[in-house]
Amino acid sequence: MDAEVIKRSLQSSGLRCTAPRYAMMAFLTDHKGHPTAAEIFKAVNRVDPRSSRATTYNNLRDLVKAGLVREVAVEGRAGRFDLEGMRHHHFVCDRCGNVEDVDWYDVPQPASHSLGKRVVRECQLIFRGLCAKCAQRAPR
Amino acid sequence: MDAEVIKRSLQSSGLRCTAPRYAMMAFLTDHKGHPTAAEIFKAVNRVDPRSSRATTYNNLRDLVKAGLVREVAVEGRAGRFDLEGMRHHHFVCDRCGNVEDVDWYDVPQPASHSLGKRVVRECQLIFRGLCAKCAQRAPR
DNA sequence: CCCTATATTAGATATAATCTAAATCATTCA
DNA sequence: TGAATGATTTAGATTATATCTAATATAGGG
Repeated sequence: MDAEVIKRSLQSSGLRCTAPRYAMMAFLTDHKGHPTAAEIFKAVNRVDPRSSRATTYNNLRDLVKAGLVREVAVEGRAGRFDLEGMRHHHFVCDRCGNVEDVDWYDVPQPASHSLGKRVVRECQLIFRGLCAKCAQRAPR
Repeated sequence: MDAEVIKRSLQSSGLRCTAPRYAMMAFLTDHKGHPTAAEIFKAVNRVDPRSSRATTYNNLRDLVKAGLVREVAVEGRAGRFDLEGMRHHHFVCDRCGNVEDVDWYDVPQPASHSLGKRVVRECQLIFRGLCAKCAQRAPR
């Protein structure tokens, strides 16, 4: 995702293209991991060392609300984020806590009677277990 | 789940049956919501007002490790827990943040080539959208 | 080039979770 | 039953994470 694309996707969501927002989107584009807010804050600070923590959190909320960024539903201490681009599921390692992507595939919707009047916007699938590296090490 | 069952399920996991642990299990049995650690702490404190926050967190970790309790994968600020008993999926309301249960149904596993050497222990499905109550109120 | 709503800032504050080391208790085994 | 012992609990401090505030700055439209 290059400069123009980032700018346009921000603006088409009604968000101004500011330096911190741009830096966040660029960082998320380049880092396919699932950075925490703190990591994103640090990255934005490398670009502009005067950036504020509050801005990072504000923008994360705005970007999530705009549908450009997604907060990954993991239970760890700190929120983790990724670009809402190519769809994928997530795998969280029981031992090392790493969050990895798993190729996307369709998940069947629940039966309509068990949903009732709820309106589903999205669905996330989270696998848990041992990542490749931890699975090969001797059991604790 | 009555007293004896709780006691035995703790012991068969190698955990002593202590007052705080018992109170936590009993509370989770009675409260099918998805209480936060703070709510569980408060509940345990109603039983024994001298209980410590640290104990609550220690025990939650132990109970999760033992497979008796599950931490729900929601992205909110505070961790949420429920009994690992009847399986179910989760629905999180975009607007009010409530976490609700959705009837269990089998979710297909990912293709083995996209899992690689990872070992899957469990899988959680989280739906997001508007709960019945919020869906019926006028759009924000 | 202005104007103005939107966004950013530093720092204080709130909330959530963990750590420490001493005291206590549940279970085992004689 | 009565120690012995290792697991567990405790209060309170500490760390980590997130949000709030009100003053300042800036993007983008006219």
